[in-house]
Amino acid sequence: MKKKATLADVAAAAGVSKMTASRALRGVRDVSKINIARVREAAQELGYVGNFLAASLSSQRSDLIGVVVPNLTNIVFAQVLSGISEGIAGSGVQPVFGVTDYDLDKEYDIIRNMLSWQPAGLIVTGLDLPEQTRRLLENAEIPVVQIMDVDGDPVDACVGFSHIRSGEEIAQALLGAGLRKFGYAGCALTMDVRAAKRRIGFQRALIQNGLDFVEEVEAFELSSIAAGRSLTEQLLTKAPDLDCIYYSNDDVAAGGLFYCIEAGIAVPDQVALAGFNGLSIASGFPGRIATVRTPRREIGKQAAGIICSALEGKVVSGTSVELVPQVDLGLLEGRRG
Amino acid sequence: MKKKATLADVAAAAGVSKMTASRALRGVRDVSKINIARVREAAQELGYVGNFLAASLSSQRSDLIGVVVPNLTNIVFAQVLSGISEGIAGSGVQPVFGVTDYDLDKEYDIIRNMLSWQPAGLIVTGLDLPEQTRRLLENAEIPVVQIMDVDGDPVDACVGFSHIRSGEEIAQALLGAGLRKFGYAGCALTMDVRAAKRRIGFQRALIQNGLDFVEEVEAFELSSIAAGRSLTEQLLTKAPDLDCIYYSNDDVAAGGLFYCIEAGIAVPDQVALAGFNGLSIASGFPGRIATVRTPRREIGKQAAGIICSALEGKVVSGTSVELVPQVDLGLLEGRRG
DNA sequence: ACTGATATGGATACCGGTACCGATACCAGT
DNA sequence: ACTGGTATCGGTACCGGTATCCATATCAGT
Repeated sequence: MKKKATLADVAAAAGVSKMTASRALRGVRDVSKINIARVREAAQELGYVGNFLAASLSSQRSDLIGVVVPNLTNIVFAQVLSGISEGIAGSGVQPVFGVTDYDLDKEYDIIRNMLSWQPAGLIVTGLDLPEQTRRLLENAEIPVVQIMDVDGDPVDACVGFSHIRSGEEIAQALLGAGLRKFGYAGCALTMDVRAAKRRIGFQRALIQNGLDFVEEVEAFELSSIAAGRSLTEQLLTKAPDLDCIYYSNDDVAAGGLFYCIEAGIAVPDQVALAGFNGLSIASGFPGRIATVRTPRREIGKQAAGIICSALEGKVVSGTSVELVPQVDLGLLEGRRG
Repeated sequence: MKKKATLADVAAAAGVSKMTASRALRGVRDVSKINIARVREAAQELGYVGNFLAASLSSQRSDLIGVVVPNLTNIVFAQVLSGISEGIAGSGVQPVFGVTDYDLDKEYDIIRNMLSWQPAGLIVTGLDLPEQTRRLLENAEIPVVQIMDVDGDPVDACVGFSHIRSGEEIAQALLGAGLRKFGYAGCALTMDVRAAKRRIGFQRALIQNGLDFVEEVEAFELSSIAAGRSLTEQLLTKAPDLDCIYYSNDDVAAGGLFYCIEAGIAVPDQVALAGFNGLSIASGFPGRIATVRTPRREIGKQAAGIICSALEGKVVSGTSVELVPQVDLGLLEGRRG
């Protein structure tokens, strides 16, 4: 095999025209069974693979949808992607992923790059986009679904939940369980806008009840178990009498839990821990961490669904799907203050 | 903005020919500063984005590299991807990811699909490919780097480590620490070929020492903490006097550790746990789980490096880079049987 | 002023497919 | 035999860029 076989080669080998070969391989319109077989065989024989570039340049459509997420080491986004895969199953479109590492310039570049592939639609994480990025999306003339958040104004459509409200709600639940002395431990809040929103919501609920965080600590690295351990240690050193720590997410909270277990601190009796996301890591010690369970797969699935229905011509601009995450107090459940 | 601007529009707006506009935007050859400025401005004005499909169809190259991994919910692969990103930094190539979910048919489809984008290179997880998939890669005429394994025969090049040997080595280390009654707990071994290889290596070392697994349990779901918990419970019920459990990886092992902590079983004194990968989840309880630390980012980085040097014309076919993972006994360190 | 080198711009021919429309063959009906 | 319909194919013109080669302009040196 010296040179990659093209459709013309296949057609020649099958003794038909390029057009007939093209139709035969795509299974479209009327081609005689005999020719379909001949073309298939020739393609097989030559190891013909097809050229997506030429095909979609010519047909002016592409079956590609771009998916932009900030991070993959946080399983949350891996689950969103898997939801997307589920949502597009059978629709013939194919997702292409891009990871921004929470870097806004990189995000702009990635989106621009994706647009240059002429995708049929785009799924982008977050609502808070820089002006320039937003313009890019507005001018793209393809359906754009923003995910994971609804606290803001989408370019086109969005699927997610309110982080502010979810912070408020778990705060209220914890207050309802009688907790009063709250600490906060978070990672990378300047980058993770949504974690910051949750903190705001949580704090707002505290203030409404005449309280506030007694102490706060922050790490600038990305969230991790290790960061959770050390933040918890810091926090409990500064303020040993806390009765609850709110973390920016479950990874950090799990680190806190592990620290407490080793330090012999009873969770949740001596100090309660609350995180966010309902991650499986927290299920290592069922119920010990209060959390907010978020419908990640569902978000991916619905986002994909919106893109698909947009491709079928439905108008999706303006749709905003708010899913409701669920507060899970774990072992604190049923406790009364 | 009614219609997407093309290069011709930009050229017209800038008062130059398509070619000059093309050259100006790519910064190639000599274009007068004045025209570069004019074209840039026109492009900006029109929100021109460029068309990757047309560009690479025309130039017959694509600076795309396809990356195929089995799974994203296992952080290992996310880290490999991040290593790849690092490895290609500055080289101008762009990675595109595909996830197979350990499904061989899906793998074939994804690879085929990627090839249809005319990528400049491919990075594929694993050496054990079905015949058909292998042929596809062999005929592709682009550099193919297979990662995560070296126990086998690569299509082109590979970067990884020996799973068989890594199983043997940790077994020997555990034997050296005086452990004798081994159990095995694994997830999805038929799908995860490499986990199966580690088990083989481990068992081989046991047999060489006149031992074998006392008891084995397997779950058919993908590895998870929850699976680790329940497998461990099963295993210790069947064989309460085990002094060491070897798990298919650290996720499962972490589940085991959590189970033991809650059940009041001292780790590693009463029963030692050994996993694979050196995942951060195991760092929640430092040293409690023996593991084999694998250079995941490094694998990604080197794989990307190989692709890049192939693109510069170097012959890479036949290169096989074996990295050496590191046995970490954790708290068992220094113990003597 | 003429020559050659250097810098810069454009015309043309593709890249590998597909849309669109017209051509051909074959057959039933009258 | 002729007409019209159906089924099946092929020719041509693109899609939006880039490679290649040629044309022109400019300028220093003699």
